[in-house]
Amino acid sequence: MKSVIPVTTLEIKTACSQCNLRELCLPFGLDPNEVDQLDELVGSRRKIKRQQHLYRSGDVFEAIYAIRAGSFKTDVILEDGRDQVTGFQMTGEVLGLDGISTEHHSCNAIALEDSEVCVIPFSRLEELSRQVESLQHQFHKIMSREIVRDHGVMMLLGSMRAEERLAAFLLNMSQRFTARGFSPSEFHLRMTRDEIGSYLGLKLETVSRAFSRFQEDGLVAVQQKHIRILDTPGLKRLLNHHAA
Amino acid sequence: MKSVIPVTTLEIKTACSQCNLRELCLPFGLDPNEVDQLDELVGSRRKIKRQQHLYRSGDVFEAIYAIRAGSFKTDVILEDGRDQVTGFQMTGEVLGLDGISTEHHSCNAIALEDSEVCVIPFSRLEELSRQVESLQHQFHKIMSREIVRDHGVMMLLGSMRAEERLAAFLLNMSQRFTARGFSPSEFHLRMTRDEIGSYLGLKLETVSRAFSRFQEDGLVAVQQKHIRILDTPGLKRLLNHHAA
DNA sequence: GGAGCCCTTTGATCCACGTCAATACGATTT
DNA sequence: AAATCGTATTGACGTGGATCAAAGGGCTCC
Repeated sequence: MKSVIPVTTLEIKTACSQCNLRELCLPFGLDPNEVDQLDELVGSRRKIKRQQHLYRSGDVFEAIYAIRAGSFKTDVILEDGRDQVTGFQMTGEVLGLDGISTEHHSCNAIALEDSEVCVIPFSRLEELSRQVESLQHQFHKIMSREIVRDHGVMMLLGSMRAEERLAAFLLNMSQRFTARGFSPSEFHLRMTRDEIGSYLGLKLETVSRAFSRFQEDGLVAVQQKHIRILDTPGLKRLLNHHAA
Repeated sequence: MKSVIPVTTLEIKTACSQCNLRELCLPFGLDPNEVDQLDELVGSRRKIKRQQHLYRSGDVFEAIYAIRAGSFKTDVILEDGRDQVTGFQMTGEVLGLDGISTEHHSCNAIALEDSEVCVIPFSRLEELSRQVESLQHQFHKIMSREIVRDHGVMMLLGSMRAEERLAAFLLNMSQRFTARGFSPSEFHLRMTRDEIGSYLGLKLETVSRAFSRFQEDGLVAVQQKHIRILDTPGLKRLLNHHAA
């Protein structure tokens, strides 16, 4: 060890006010003073290794989690073993909102890669959002956004064909990578074909075939999990120009 | 006009404190004094005739709505005309949460029968829930419940077969009628086969055939929209005992 | 209370996606 | 660098639900 890093430095490094995700996360719309109050509330960070659970269905709900680094999937498992991936979450997105309703989590949250989350004790968040109007509003927006997102997935699952679903998925990923300062056209998927299939209500073989088809048609270049989108308008056309 | 009805009588008749839906609705968990404060906030009621919109996708979001009487469906419509029913709502349930995220509604809410809603101006609800902890918490629970419900629909759409979906739908309806003091086993559906199909990601013919199959198997007695559940355990078995 | 129309049911056929199976690829371990 | 294992691709075939079609039933609105 060459030098001792002051504790304050470490804390500032992980504070909301210094976090480059704050525009996507809970601090959005807060003024600097309010962000400081939020900082105090975010007690601890937690590292989750790839494939490990952040929480499990049935766990007592105590906190929501903001993703600092890495990515997650959430899934629901039925008694008979069938499971459904309900979402993929990226940095700046919030996990755990499902737990508020019953005080217990109703799904599993699993890291797709080594990740880190900010732990936000929920009762303290409610307390602070009674005092800070902009925090309250931003939190409500985040919950509402989740509801709107879910409606989009229902639309996808209920009325789109396989290739449309995959196109919608790729465009959505592209947009979210863009919002995080990454390339809109080239990215690395952290989930398997099976997980994509579960999310899209398809079998992994169907996902794989759809990828191959897109490649043949010059829409994307696929190399395993590495995706390069070659024709964004083409993908969008796939979505909207439906016969019926 | 025979006599003048005092204004107070009318107001008490529609007040949260006098509403028999309050255990299902926003006032749940509030003490009487707090319910009175909520009462003041619920400015007006609005009657919506069958087939009419409570709000449309794109409308500016100003209020959420609690259903006093009747029932609704919400749907999302794609540019190419395809639509997806995202939910059916009954008395005591809250509509409009989708609008918080962008300040505009992202779906349509349409009355399935002549209905009445309580209009809850959202900015005033946020204001009051900064003062009344139990209201804040109940509101968060309602939003979270919506997220959990949506995950259930994703599971249904993503990994169940047609008859399982319909069984899940019927059991869900039964449970919600029960919670409202109606018979668990006999009820009237307010939506068409087409709307059920849209919700369940099936064509109306498939819904109709599944009903017929259930009837043959002695699980339910179906007479158009009138449903009598004859074998609840049988329906539940259909859900859980899946081969794979 | 009758006419019209929407809703529902049922049958016949088709096709998109699931299933089963074999192979190939790539990351990780030793 | 070889061995191993999870992941992905591709092919052949089967099937559940969509589609097309026609007839009957029950609301709704005059």
